[in-house]
Amino acid sequence: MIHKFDPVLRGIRLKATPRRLAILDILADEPVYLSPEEVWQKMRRKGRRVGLPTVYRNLDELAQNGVVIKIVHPDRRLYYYFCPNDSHHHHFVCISCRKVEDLAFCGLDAIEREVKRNLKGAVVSHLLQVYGHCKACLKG
Amino acid sequence: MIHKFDPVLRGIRLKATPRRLAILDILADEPVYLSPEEVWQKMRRKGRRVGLPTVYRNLDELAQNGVVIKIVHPDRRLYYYFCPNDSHHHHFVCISCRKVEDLAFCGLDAIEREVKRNLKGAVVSHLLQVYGHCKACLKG
DNA sequence: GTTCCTGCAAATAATTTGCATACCT
DNA sequence: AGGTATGCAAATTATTTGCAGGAAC
Repeated sequence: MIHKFDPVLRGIRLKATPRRLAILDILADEPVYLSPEEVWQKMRRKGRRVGLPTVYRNLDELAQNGVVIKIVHPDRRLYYYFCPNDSHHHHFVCISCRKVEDLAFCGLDAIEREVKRNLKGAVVSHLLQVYGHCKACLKG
Repeated sequence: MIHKFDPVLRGIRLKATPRRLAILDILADEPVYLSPEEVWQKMRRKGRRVGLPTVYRNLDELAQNGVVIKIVHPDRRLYYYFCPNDSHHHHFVCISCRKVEDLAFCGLDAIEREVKRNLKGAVVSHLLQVYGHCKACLKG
């Protein structure tokens, strides 16, 4: 039984287990970010036997390998989002309806320049997340 | 005994208690953000008797009134910093020695413009963290 | 005096971990 | 086979809350 995410998992040396594929399926079908518990509930509703720790572990691994996006939410809980777009970018997160939209802007160049020139340091990574209310929620 | 933060607290209708003033003093003296526990430890080192819940409560109240800034860090813990002149800035965090340095660059303007024009949404807050190695650690 | 603050101890709740078993490749 | 992955139960830990006594206004 082949699956569209098999090559993705092989690429990051993770086994293509049923749990992992199901987690990816669920995230890929959602236009919004989900908490680990929500992913877990959706799996159970589909009749899959899964443990919550497994969901946590898999989401974390997938995020570390850049397959899914981990969202640092103001409520201090974890959320994950599948982003089909490969190129480097950031996200605008709607804190009302949870929709996630791509942002083209990233000022990494300017940041690296400042760190190098003024602080004499070196940038390794960065995190940029923007929270607000999306078009639809502003109307509501 | 007057204190420079008395008017600030009166302005937000919070009593000028010794704990509150001490918390503000500590945050105002630090160029970086601190966790509630770090604030608590600094207070104890100064010989002040204080409970950790009091620190949590006060930091939260002060943040809700805009007197201090609350940061939701990727490590999912809370941090606070005092912003003396409303100037908006972010931090460069050294992943070797944990030193934190201010960044002048933010790019919030460009972000807000993009969200407004392209997505028709409204920005509420954003998180920008830059990780790397500071000057001293690069030499080591 | 009244209302707000504080400390202490105990509770909360999301996230992790230990470990024996089951599964991918 | 051999290393991963998983479920379950239990642990962890930052953050909150209840409440009785104290302090600011």
